[in-house]
Amino acid sequence: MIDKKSARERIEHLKKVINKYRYERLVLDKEGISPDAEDALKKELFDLELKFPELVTPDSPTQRVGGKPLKEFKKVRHFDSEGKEARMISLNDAFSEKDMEDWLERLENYLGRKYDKGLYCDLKMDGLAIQLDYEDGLLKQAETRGDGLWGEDVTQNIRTIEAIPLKLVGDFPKKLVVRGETVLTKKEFDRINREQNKKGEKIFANPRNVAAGSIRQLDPAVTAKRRLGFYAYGIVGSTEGYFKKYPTHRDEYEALESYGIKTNLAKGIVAASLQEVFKFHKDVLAKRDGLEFEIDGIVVSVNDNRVRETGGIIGKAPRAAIAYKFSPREATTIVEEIKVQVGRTGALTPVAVMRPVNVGGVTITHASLHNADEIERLGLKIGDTVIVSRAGDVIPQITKVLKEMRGGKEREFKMPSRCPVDGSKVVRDGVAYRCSSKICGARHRESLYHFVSRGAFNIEGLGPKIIDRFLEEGLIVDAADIFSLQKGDVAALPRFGEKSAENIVNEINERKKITLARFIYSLGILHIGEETANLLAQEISGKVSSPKDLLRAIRGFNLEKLQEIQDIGPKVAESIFGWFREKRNEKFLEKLDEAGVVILRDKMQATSDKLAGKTFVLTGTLESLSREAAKEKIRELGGTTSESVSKNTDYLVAGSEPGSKYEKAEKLGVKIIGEAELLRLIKQ
DNA sequence: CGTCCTCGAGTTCC
DNA sequence: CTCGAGGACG
Repeated sequence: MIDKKSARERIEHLKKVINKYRYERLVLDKEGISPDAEDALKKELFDLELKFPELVTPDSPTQRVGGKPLKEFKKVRHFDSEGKEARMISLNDAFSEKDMEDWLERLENYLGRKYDKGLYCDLKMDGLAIQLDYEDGLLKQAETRGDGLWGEDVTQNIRTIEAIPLKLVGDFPKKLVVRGETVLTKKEFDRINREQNKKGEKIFANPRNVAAGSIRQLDPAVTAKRRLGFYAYGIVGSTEGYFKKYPTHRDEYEALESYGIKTNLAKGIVAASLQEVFKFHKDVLAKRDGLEFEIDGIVVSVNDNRVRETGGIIGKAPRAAIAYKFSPREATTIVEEIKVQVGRTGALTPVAVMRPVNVGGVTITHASLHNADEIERLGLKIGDTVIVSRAGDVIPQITKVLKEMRGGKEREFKMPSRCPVDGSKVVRDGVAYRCSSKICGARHRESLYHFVSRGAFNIEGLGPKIIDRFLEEGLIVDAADIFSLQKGDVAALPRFGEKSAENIVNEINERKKITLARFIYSLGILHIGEETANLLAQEISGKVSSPKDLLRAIRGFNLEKLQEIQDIGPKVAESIFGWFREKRNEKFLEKLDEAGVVILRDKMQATSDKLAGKTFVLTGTLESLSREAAKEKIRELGGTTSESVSKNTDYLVAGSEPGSKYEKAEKLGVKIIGEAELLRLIKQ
């Protein structure tokens, strides 16, 4: 629990930084940090103010909407359908089901009763809010939100948008004030950016920026060239007549459609409960990428317009509506500590431990900082506020340090000069720092994990957790001991049953036979990954049927001979040469021999030259066969597979949900084929 | 010696 | 997935 004094300090910082970014974005049309990151800061501020209401000041960003209107446009005030002044306000944000429950509870407390007349749910489009004033069915004026009170008169620009009717149809009222969002479709956004690129001009960051920029163009001709869309989300009014005509929010949508103004009526729902709202939120998230325009959440408001009016305004947002946003693609949090991990190769990797934060639907607490150089590049100190995102929507990464958020208590991080696991000296090797001890406990343990991993011995059911326990209990000391494990020894451990012990021992025995390539890979020799292990195996296959044979075979190569092998240069040769000359490793191979490890003859030769000379790269998920199986098939037919796309690639095989390789292949003009076509190629 | 291709290694969360 | 660096090649 945060005390009031630190809360006050934090609030001051947050306000200063948020205001700076808002000014840059709204007045200078420039993007300092992403909207998601800004939202995260605002959310933290909002929560702190909720906890300490006495710390709320009138200048807090939570207490205002929009920014100052630009000088160039005429400033206009916002009025409703009845000519009454009606501020254009924004919505508060919710990011979780808990936030939504809190919101409804606050509303009901205010109303003094339960609310059960339905919650209208609409998509929350990511564009620019606009008010349209119609008189006698004709578009008279259009305004941006501005600061909520005073907006900008952008009528000339709005008139160029085809999606907005200049003349209403049907049974429209004499005066009608409509609010909605101008948006840019993703397709149109791509088209504009392609054009910008061709002209050598700057690329826009997102559709919302382009939509906003287009509306606030002084030259309407520019706006006209950008085909903007418009979706209305409300009619503004507050008199008895208004409530009679439109008792519910949904009625407004239906009326708007009948007047010829587009809404997302067909995509919205009236939810009877929060549960239904949550379901809608999930459904929309699943469909998000398929929509033609960007959305960043859903808008939930009470369907009963009288209640909506009664709810009034809290701060500068309506009490009876809220934006339930999707979990952001990036967020801000605080680095509380930097841990140092020691890997299989002895490399020391700094890892940031952060205050938990939700990014893309999962809670992030750790992010690798890779190496000391990366920390320096970021300028990161312990205690800093940072922006985290997920590379490829998966791997957490710190993208930016918000140095303006520093309070003076941040600490510099220094790479330890002694290994945190065994205290050996740390030496620098390129950008990496390594523990100098080859028998460092961490290295040993990581080597064991590697030994049983999928590309190596592939012993299922024997993961890091179990290995740790075997090590702790003294059941094993090195990898070779794994093959001598007895069912009884395992079953004797606490929390291990007869059955699970049997399964593990059986699995281990089944894996005693292994291909040469896998065996070489499993040894964890520096610089020898799957590919190099394959090449090395091809070179000596046929002569090797046991670990000891391998030792003999490799000892037959000197440094020069090793380098004659394809893709092996001085560094890799040195690594192999050195490994097989170490007494410890020699003993280890002998021990594996005695434990009954047998090396199979690789049946690696191609059975056909159907695909000879062709290089394949695979991406995404295949339906009928695993990626590993597909690769094997390709190799059998004489083709080659690789992990990265280049102009030497002949085919990119794209399954569902392909990664970044897809775009790269497109850019390089590499032929992209689907699974069906691959199957046709490998059949026959 | 410089430039391009690749491979290896490290990493997170469910 | 991304970065760094090893290796091939001109």
